[in-house]
Amino acid sequence: MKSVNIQDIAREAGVGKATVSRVINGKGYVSRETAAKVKAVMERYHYQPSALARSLSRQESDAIGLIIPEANNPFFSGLLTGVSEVMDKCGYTLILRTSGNDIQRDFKALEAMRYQRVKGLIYVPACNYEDEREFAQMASRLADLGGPYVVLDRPVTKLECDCVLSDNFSGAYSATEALIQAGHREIGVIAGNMQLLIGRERLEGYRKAMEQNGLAAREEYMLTGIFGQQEAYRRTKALLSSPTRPTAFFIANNRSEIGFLNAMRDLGLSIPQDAAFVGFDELPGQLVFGLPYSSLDREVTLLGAKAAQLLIRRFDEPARSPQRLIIVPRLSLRGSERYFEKEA
Amino acid sequence: MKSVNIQDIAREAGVGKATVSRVINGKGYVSRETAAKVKAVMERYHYQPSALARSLSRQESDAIGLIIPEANNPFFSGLLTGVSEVMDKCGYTLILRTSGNDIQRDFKALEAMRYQRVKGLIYVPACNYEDEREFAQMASRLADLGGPYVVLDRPVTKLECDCVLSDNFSGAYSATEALIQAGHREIGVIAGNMQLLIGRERLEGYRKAMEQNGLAAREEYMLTGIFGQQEAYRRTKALLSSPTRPTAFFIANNRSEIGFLNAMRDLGLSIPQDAAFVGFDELPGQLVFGLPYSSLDREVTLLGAKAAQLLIRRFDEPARSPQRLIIVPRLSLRGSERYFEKEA
DNA sequence: CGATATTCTAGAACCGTTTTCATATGGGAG
DNA sequence: CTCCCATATGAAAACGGTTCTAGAATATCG
Repeated sequence: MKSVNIQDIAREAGVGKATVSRVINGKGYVSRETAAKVKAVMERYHYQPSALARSLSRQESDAIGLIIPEANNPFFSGLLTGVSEVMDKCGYTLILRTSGNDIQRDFKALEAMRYQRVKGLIYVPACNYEDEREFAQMASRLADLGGPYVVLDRPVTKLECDCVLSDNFSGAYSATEALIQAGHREIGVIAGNMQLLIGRERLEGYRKAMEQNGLAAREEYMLTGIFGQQEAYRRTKALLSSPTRPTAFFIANNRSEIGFLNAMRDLGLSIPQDAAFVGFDELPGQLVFGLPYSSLDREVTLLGAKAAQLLIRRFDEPARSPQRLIIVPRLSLRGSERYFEKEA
Repeated sequence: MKSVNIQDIAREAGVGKATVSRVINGKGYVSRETAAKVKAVMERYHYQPSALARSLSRQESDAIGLIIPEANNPFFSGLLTGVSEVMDKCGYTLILRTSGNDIQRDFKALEAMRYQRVKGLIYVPACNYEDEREFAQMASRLADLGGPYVVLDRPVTKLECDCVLSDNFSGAYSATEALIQAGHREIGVIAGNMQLLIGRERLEGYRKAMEQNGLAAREEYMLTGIFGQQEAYRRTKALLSSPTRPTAFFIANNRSEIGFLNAMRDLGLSIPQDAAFVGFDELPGQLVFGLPYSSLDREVTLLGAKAAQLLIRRFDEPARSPQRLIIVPRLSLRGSERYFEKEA
């Protein structure tokens, strides 16, 4: 890591380190000629100051941390993209860690961020930390950071802080209602991880919509606690093969959607004639061009960007009251929700 | 960023800073009792050393950089995942930057990595740097890094260094050949960015396979320079609508595949009866469960992990001759390549 | 022309670690 | 009992910047 340092530049330019520092940062008094001379030397030696030394000296780094559960999921990589773009633009350095939805790794990630003395953190927690003990451990690490943080996507109820969230309940509600209004009466739901608040909120939105429209949410039509695409595939296939089945589904997440689509295909069923659906989040390939599937769309990149902006703004106004941005997903009906009378 | 430092711990424990340092790093002589005492104090104060100060003092950081074109693309987020996992496991900190395939941003990213004094870099260049002048600028920044780097996915010919690449030519060749062996004679290709070497290699693999099997690669069946899904959609749709069209396609990338599929759907055509295909890289949703489309599969996460391992190994053996890992994509035929006689 | 403000510069202290060096202690070998 | 080695510790010097302080040079003004 040995490279030319500020001392070398100062010596070569025949000035003091302080002067070089002033030239670099463009503040304080430096004469035109001195500045030019120093700049020439810096240029010649490809000099670049060390963020390490600078941060140490200034007692403030320009690194910001981002913790997400996984990078391989289009939703999270969308968030990442949004965050990354804003940070690049604003001259911050992004330090990334993934938790794999694992609490211990989540703790490790928080510790790593502290170790690196990040100026701020954007945090998609591994879970909602509803367990008292785990929450305390997490909160302690978060506090130790010593800097501001923004919680993204997964709310942690007991935490009073900036956050950017989605309105999962109303999203699920409106999706379900759309199916009802299309004419469906027998509506199933494919819901994800019930450990996660967002999972329960989405299920609750479905339930409420059914109830308020006087429809029964039949237990056997509710596939909950679905982890991943494969499980969604199996459970959906089983349900679709049974003698009575829903005419439509609200599918609460991306991966389940793919599982569902595979199941439909393998059973030779078509959408929406044999089973209609509305999904949560667009499918990956849909982003640019759009398959004609109906879904609750979130501008994922924007979510990440908002979180980044919130954090940066917080740097300037540490005392501002905590902000809660709650984005309502937009329902886009593209046809897959339509109702077809059953042929007798 | 004010927090308890090594001095505070030393004072509180009634020892010198040097002793605390020795306890932290577990090297040098420290008596059992002293160590226990110091550890207790560190615990009590939630002390965590500063990576900043440590790196500065050691003249070696534990941060490694990763530059990728974009995070939102499943291929790159796969690489990212592989890299990230290895780095987490080995105790390195990951600094991420994206270039958006833009040379200027690529330069900025390289400079940022140097600024942060990363110990090493994993680099997916924004392009192949075939232009002499641009290459020189890039190489200079790379050299200024002062540390080892691994070039990933996109070869830079003039660079003698560790790299992890794919054998695009042979992949494309075998995919095309599979179509030929299935019985196809009229085979089209949907190829991506011809500015990129990997794009040209894939086209070349297709060409060569056609040629060696005595088939003509007709110009009008070669859709090249396709940027993104939308363009793939339009051009494919146009070709598929024309009176004569290929019976099969080799589709050289992910996004084009989606464009193709959309075009097929919108024209009411089915796979593989109306047009067969083999694609390069699995489709996003395919990763876990697998739609029955044939493709050249790369274990993307593994590519990233390999690059990370190569870099880490290089830390220990700076003098080892440059390694070139070239992964041959595995051809998986799942049915979408099959040939159906045209009905007269 | 002297007083005073403004511009410019260098020296020194500091940020939080690691590492070298010197010193002190205790135990075993001779 | 002396000498030497292994163990244990703290003081001090880096690392590469920033910033404070103070002094010198120059400009401004009465």
